[in-house]
Amino acid sequence: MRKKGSNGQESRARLLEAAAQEFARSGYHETKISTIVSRAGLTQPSFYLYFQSKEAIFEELMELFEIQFKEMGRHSREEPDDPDNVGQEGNRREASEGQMYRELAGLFGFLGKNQDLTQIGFFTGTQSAALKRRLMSAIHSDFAAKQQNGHFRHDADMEIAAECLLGTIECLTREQLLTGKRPPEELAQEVVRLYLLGLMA
Amino acid sequence: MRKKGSNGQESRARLLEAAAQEFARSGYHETKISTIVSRAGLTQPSFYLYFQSKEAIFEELMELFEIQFKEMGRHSREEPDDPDNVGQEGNRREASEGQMYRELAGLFGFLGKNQDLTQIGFFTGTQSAALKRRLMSAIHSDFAAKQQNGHFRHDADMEIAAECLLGTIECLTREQLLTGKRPPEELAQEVVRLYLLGLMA
Amino acid sequence: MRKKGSNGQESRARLLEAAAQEFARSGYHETKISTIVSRAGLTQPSFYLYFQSKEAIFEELMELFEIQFKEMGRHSREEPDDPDNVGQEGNRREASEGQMYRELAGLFGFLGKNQDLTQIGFFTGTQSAALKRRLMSAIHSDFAAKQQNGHFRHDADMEIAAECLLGTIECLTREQLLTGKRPPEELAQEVVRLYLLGLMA
Amino acid sequence: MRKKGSNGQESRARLLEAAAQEFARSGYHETKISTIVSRAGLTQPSFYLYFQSKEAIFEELMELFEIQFKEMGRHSREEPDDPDNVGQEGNRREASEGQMYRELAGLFGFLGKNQDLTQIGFFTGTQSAALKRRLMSAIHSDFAAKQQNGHFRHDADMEIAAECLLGTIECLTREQLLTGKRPPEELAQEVVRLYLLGLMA
DNA sequence: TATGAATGAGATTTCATTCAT
DNA sequence: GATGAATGAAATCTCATTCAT
Repeated sequence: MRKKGSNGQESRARLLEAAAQEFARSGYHETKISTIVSRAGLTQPSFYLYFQSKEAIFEELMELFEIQFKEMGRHSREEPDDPDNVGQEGNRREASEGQMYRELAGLFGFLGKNQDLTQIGFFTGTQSAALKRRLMSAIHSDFAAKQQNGHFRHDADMEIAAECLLGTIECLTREQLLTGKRPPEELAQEVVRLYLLGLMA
Repeated sequence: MRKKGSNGQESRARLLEAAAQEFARSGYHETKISTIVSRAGLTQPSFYLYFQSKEAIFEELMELFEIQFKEMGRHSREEPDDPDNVGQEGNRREASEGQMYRELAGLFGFLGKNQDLTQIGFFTGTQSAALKRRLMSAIHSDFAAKQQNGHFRHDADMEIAAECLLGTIECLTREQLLTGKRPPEELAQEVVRLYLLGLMA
Repeated sequence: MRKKGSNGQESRARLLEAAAQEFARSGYHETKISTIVSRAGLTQPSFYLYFQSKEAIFEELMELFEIQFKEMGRHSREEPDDPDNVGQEGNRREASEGQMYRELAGLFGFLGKNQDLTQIGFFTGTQSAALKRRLMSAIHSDFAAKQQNGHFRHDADMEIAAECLLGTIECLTREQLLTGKRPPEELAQEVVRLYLLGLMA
Repeated sequence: MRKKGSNGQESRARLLEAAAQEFARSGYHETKISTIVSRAGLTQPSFYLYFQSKEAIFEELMELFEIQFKEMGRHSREEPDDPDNVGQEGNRREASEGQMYRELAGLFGFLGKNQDLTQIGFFTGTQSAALKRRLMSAIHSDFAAKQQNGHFRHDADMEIAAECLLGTIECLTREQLLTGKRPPEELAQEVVRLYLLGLMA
């Protein structure tokens, strides 16, 4: 007789969930299979019914993060810019500000939603470096375009600027977002104004 | 005639050096004592002549970084500001810029000098969080003062700004400085202008 | 079909048994986990399924001995004295003799039954000193009472006498009982007559 | 230039002394060469100038004890019995008592003198069993002779009695003598009366 | 005589992983 | 689908002992 709810897919999901929590909290090496399975209410051999190894489940979590991350990126790019703000002279700054705000708010919103995956995929995982490099590239391209358009200063190095923004995102995510100190929107707002206007009065 | 390197202090130094490299490259858990000692041209028991445990040598390296870091901070604070630039109206921005540049250039210079220790003490070690929090606090205080003086915008959140700058420093250190892509001075220069003036044309 | 002995409780028992033998034969330090597990037909990691450490299994054996020892003490105290021998003048000596004989025979019987545990708990273990001190105290109290009643000489020091008897018990256990040279009853009989009557003709 | 008093014989003696203390306090396995040499104010290699191994120094200490022990035995046997007490009827008991008292007092006196060696040679060492067996044999012979002479009861087993006395000696030495609770003479006196007269009033 | 430096050998313990049911 | 039991492989650490000076 099958225990209610003890079907394979659920067990697998519970393992993933438990693993995400543990990896996020303690990192890869400090996390033991024994802890994961006991959190999931299973035993060690059961783990190997669903995952080939400790590494495998970790990688699956990283991929999960990456897939969702890419999806988020696509959504954010598909979102049409507000057409009212296009073309008007005085709104050039506001347009930039608005687009950047939406993208950052979207990113922070995403990162803040699944904290464990973010911790793993953005900070712990081995692929996080590659992912961040891609993110940096995207920012860089965006910034370079804006520099070409004359929106951004010509005497600033857009690669450095993109790297700066990436670091800023990382740090705010870690210290303010994942700790719940500030909501995504506030962070986005502050970052946008800081990066566009600077701090000088 | 003494065999070359058969000197206790030298062996200890070689172990520290090797450990720094390994810890920096592979992190705490992936680093094995066996690797450290073989890099240092010794056998495992010799390790325990000089350090009580793997943890102990790691902590010693973290402390080493912290001590040097504090020292660097003290030096940078003792350096007198250029007196010519004080008090003149039009130079307010240049004064701020100059001070911030010197501090950042000093910091980047320090971090870039001993790369292994920086990797350990700034990115890997358990105390790195505390150290960064202290650094963030210092930046925050500095920014808040400048906001009070009217140098900085009143509608910006100085805590967030400080956090942003810290993240920027982290990321540039990791991606540009430790990889040798850019020199400390260039990074400092770009960061200062970005944070003071923003990106808008 | 379950492989013979592939039952957790049995494995645990085999480990305890093997450990008792080894500790008894060779003492704590000379006993290696590797010997215990190989005697039990297991490998080293299996040991740690059942016991936290070498110290832990040793302590468990000591406790086992102590528990059984206390139980034996309780039984022996609850056993009613032979009512026929009570109250009659000429039987005072016989009464004392009988009681002492039963207690000693019970003690020797117990110690002779599980030789390994006795070796560990009575001779090897760290708690053996405390246990013996308690035993000595009990003997001392008993002797003191008999001295008060006028059964025992007033010019003898009951503390010393108790200590003497304890030493006697120890030595006979080690040399005669655990080696199988003499049965518990004979030892008890001889000791009783020696301690009550002395050796003089 | 030779440090004053740092000649070989003295160093050797200091090592023996330190080793005796450590072995007596902590037993063979818990005692480390490093502790011995540091107590003796030397370094580890120096140890091997004087002794071949840890085992060797331990054996030397055991032998030292044995030699002194044998010497003590010889002295005690050579001591002439008090001639006044020979041959008189009523003094048979007193003669036995006196001889036994002198021997026990001598033994306790010896054992109480060098506590560390006693601990090692009488309780810890591997040869202690043999030594005690010899001691037991001697007592046994003595008792058997007395039984032949009609001094001791014929219905007592002299082997057991000897074993009992040995245990008594051991225990009193450990608990009363080495702890300083009672002087040798008192112990001897009590033991003699106990073993000759028994406890019965 | 003495030692600073180094090591061989081996012990305990941990953990991811598998076997048999 | 699940598990009780077991293990291979490896890591950290200890200690008696030796080498070279």
